[in-house]
Parts: sequence; C-alpha cells; structure tokens
Amino acid sequence: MKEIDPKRSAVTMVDVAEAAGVSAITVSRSIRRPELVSEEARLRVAAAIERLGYVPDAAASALASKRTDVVGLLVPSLTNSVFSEVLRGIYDAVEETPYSVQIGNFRYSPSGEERLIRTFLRQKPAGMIVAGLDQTDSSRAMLERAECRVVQIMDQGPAPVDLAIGFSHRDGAVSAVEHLLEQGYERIGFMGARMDPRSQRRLAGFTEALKARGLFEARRVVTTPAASTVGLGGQLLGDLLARAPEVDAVFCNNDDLAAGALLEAARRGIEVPRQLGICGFNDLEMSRFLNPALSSVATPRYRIGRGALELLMQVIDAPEEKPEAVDLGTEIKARASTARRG
Amino acid sequence: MKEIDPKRSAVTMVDVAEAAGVSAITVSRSIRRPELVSEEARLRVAAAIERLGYVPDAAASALASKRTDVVGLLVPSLTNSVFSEVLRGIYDAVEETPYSVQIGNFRYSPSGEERLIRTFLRQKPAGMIVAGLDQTDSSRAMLERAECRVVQIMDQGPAPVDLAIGFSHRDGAVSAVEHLLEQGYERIGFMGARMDPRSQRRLAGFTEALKARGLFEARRVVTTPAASTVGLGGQLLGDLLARAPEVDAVFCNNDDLAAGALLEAARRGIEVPRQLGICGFNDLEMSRFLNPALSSVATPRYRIGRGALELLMQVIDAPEEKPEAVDLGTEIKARASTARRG
DNA sequence: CTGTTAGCGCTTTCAT
DNA sequence: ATGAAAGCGCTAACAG
Repeated sequence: MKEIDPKRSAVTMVDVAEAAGVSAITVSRSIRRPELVSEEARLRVAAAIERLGYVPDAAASALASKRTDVVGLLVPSLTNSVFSEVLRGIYDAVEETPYSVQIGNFRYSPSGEERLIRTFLRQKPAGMIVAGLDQTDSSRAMLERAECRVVQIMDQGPAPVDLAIGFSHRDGAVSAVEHLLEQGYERIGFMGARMDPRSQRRLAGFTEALKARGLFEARRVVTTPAASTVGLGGQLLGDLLARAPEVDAVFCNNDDLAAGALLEAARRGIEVPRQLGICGFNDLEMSRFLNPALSSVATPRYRIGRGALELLMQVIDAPEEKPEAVDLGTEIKARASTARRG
Repeated sequence: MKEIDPKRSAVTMVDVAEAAGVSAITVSRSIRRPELVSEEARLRVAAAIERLGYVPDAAASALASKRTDVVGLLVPSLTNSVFSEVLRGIYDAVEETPYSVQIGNFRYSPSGEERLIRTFLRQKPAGMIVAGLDQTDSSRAMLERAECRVVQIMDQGPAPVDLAIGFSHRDGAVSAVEHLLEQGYERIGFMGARMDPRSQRRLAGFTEALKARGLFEARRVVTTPAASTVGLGGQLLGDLLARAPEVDAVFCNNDDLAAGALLEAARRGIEVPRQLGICGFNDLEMSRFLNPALSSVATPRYRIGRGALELLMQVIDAPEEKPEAVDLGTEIKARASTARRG
C-alpha cells in the first residue's frame, strides 16, 4: 500500500546542500547552470540528490525567480482531429527548447476559455498559444495585459492580440468552391457542424464565392451546432438531399463530415463523383484512402504548431520584436471524389 | 504593440488589501473561503481586485500552502484517437470538482515519460493519472515515492503502483479471435503497428487463443513499430497477403489499421466479409459507418477517463482507502465485416 | 568558483 | 470576523 504522509517534510535544497557539504546556492546552480560549478562540487551534489531523492519545488523556484518554463496552450478541443497535428508540431518544436507545454482544453466554451486564461496567467507562463482570433472581450483584455507574449493560431485576420500564425478559412472555402465549379458542378451545397468562428468564415467564403456567380441558394446550406463526426456527416447529407435534391456537389466543413457523406452516398447508391461531388476541408490522413479518394482543402496544421512555438521562442527574449502575422495558406487537393470531368 | 514590462511589479495581494482597506489575509480568505469574511469586506475586496486587475500568484500560493489543485495526466499520445475519449471522460469528471487537469504527452518514449513524471512531481500535484502499467523501474519508483495518489489507466494486470482502472487487452483480443472462429474463419492473421505493451498483450491473446486450437501460424502475423494510420493499414494488408495469401480473416490491432485494411480490400476487389473477414479494436466512432460496417472490440475509453478521475477524488482526502483495481471489460461488436455466416 | 543575505507573494497559526 | 507574525523553498544580487 502506498504511503502518503504529507506531514513528513520533503527533502529540500538545504538538506541536499548539507549532505553534499556545500551551500544551498551551489546546489541550485549545479542544477540550473552546472557550468558555473566545479566538477567536484557538482558530483557531490548529484550524489546527494540521488541519495536523498531530492525533487526541486517548482513553486518555490517560480516564486523566487518570477519565471517559469511553461508555455500555455489553449485549444477548443482535443477530440477534433485537427488539433492533433497542431499539437504534434508544437511538441516537436518544444523538444528542442528548455520549455514545456501545458494544454488547456476549453471545449468550445467562451467562458471556459476565460477561466483557463485566468488559470494560466496565475502561473506566469513564459508564453501563451491560443487557438483562434475570436476571444471574448474579457479574454482578450486578459491576454493583452498578460506579462508574456501571446500567439494566436489557426486563423488569419486583422488585429491579433500580439502574434498570429494561421491561414484564411474564407480563402480555403473559396478555393474549394472554385475547384467544384471548374469540375462542372453548379448546384453546390454546404454541410457544417459545430460552426465555430472558423467554420463561420468557411461558410462565408462559400457563400461569397457562389453569390459572385449568382449560384448561391440558401436552402443548400445545412448546419448544426453538434460536433462533427462521421455519423453526423451521413445524417447531414440526408438532410441536405431532402431539402435540396438538386444539389450536384457538396462542400463539407471538414473531412469527418465529408467522409460520412461519402460513405452515406455509397450506401444510398449515389455515384461519387458522377452524381455528387464531395469536397472536404483539412485533408486528414485517412481522406486519400477512402473510395473514391476524398478531395479536400489541405490545411497547414503541423506547420502552424511548429511555427507558433518558433515564433514564441524568437520573441520571448526580445520584447521589442513583433513579426507580422503569418498566413500559411491552404491548398486544394483534387482527388476522385470531385473528378467529374476526369 | 503589446507592452511587456517585467520590471513593473505586478499587483499583489497587499496592494489589493490596501486598496480595500483590509489586511492581506482578508483578501486571501475572501478569495478562497468567502464564507469566513463579512459581506462588506468581501465586496470591497472584490471591487479592489477588479479595479487593480489583480491576478493571484499560483507559485506563491502553492509554496505557502504546500498544495495545488492540479491533477497530472500522462499519456503516450494525443494523436491516437484512443486517448481523445479518455480525455473527454476526464474533462467531464473534473468539471464537477475544484481540480484542474494538466496533460503531459510522452509520445511512447519511456525516457520522455520519466522526464515528465519528474516535471510533474516538482509541482506537487494533487494526484496523477498515468497511462499503462509498464513504466520503467525509475518511473515506477518515482510514482511510488510520490506524495500523491496515482491512478494507472487503460490496462489491467498485477501490482499497480497504487490505483488502476482499465481492461484486459489480452481478453479483448481473445474475444475477437473467438468471434472470427465462430463465423467460420480459420486462417486468421494479425496486423499490428506501434506495438506498445498493450498492443503486445493483444497479440499475446491472439496467439494464445489460436494456439489453443492448433490454428496459429507465425507468418500470419505482421507488425511494425510505426504509428498506426489508415494508410499503414492498407500497406500491412498488402504485406500480410503477400506473406500468407491463404488468410481468410485478419484481426487488426486497432480500428485505424482495420479501416485501412477494409478500404484496401475494396480497392483490390477482395470481398469483405466473404473472402476476408476484418475485425478491429477500440470501436472508434467511424467504424460502424464504413462499408461494410467494421466489426470491432469496443473498449470503455470514456468510462476509464471518468472513472480514473472519480477514483482519485474518492481517495484524495482518504489516504487510507485503496480500492481494488477496476476491470471495465470489453465487448465485441459483430458487424458486417465479419458476417461470413450472415 | 562559492557563499551570504534578503526577499518572492502567499497562507498558516495563533491572537484578538 | 479580522489581523500580526512567521515562514514555505528557492533564487537574485552582491560579495569574496
């Protein structure tokens, strides 16, 4: 049985110092800046640390030094496959630095986001990475007053709090619509779930692109506040076809929905791409292996993650630097699911 | 441009106290135990906090009180869809408590896991949740000495460090094999990627179940250390069929591989389930929407997450309590992809 | 290269 | 219901 005894005072730096026959500060230095300590002292300290099972106290260190090596990361979801690539980029990049990442998941709740920002700022993070440009006023104010640099990721738009790296969701949607038009589709529908601010911008791009050509029909747009899943993609395709049976193509807000639509079309005997073109968004790993392969708008998720952390590292010791917002762009991946002319 | 001025000393509790005309301790109390403070004082303090933009310092609080409200969570992956459900369970459960979760991702690296455990313990977490039972000796020793309760999740086996909740990967694999045998498949192959300890146990269950019936053939097992993806599932099916063309069914280590195998079979004109039965593991959301629907071993991921946090809450203020390890079990979902007799 | 001194901002403990 | 004093464990700043 595990023994938990919070009264037994833990080993402190002073204990280690006494055991090693040096002073506390030498212990501190041999942990943080070993090059400033003689090899002999360093070895004695290391041995004492090992022998006593010393674990430095992060809170005491943070309090005394007024700094931490934590980079706070705020995302709206960990289930959404989009963010897993971003995380991979961030983790890859942070591994090359002395910093560590702490994730907060606000689950698409603005008040949850405010709460998390407050919690993170209490810890005096070395930097913050937050998803999106659309924080509440109060969240935005906290980020603006924060004593650390802030990178907003995933999106692209005017007036970021500090730094920003992402892409234009509107432009991505426009390129999808243009691709579908090029392939000869003209009665194009839209399927969207969750409809967070970025999804809204994709819908806006979709709408604009079609309106510019006089091809927009409001009834061809189906959305739901529910979270995107493959199953929901099938349902939404059913809803769309019931409301607007004439649609010859559908732009899906993301690849989960698009995969669901593709599979549902197969179940209904609807031929893709001949009878119905389907285009997704994000270009998830699985999409190109579906039958037919799913066309999609590829988004630079990994590069956003890596880029965000690199941006932060670049400015973290240079408070005066302020790089421009970075637009990484998107790329349409034309595959069989929209190859009407092929 | 964002102003970062680390020299400008931040607002402290004493500043708030002066502004509110009370002492620091009253400020402290009106934040943490408002019921101990008169309403008048509380209102004045709240106003002062608001006016000055006071943000309590987490490090100072942790140092003085020797406690935090952080529950550390260590997972080997955030990309692996398996953990997203676990996270959802944990987040749902923690929302009902005053604690907050901090995720560490060790990316299937044992040394990364050690490093993260060390980092987490420095913060004196209120509790720890770690994936798996197979830590290195050094990791295990740290967890055993930790001044907090520890829950190991995802697996089931002898001698957990402290608490445990999960299911038997071996039994799950056995049930998959039994299902395939019942359906009349006899030359069953195995496809596995990553092959972490839990995957190894699934392979062990697969092997045992077939050996017991004299049906095991080593060449029908293909594995790779690479991470599971849909694309890899297609490749592994190709490898398996090249090495053992006689296989009439395949048990895949997880649903990503199984989905890839299913899609690759379609591409090759192999009829599923008639010519080839395919069974996955985990029962991801998408699996039942594939064509044909994918049979899979459903794992209680959400319940593991929620259960782990609930276990922790249950023992966190009762150091003497030590519940038994919880085995949540698995359930085979028989669907079209293995319905040979159907 | 090493040590001394003086806090960091908060909470605990004990008074009142 | 409120406060005064003491210190949590570490590091910055300055000596030596």
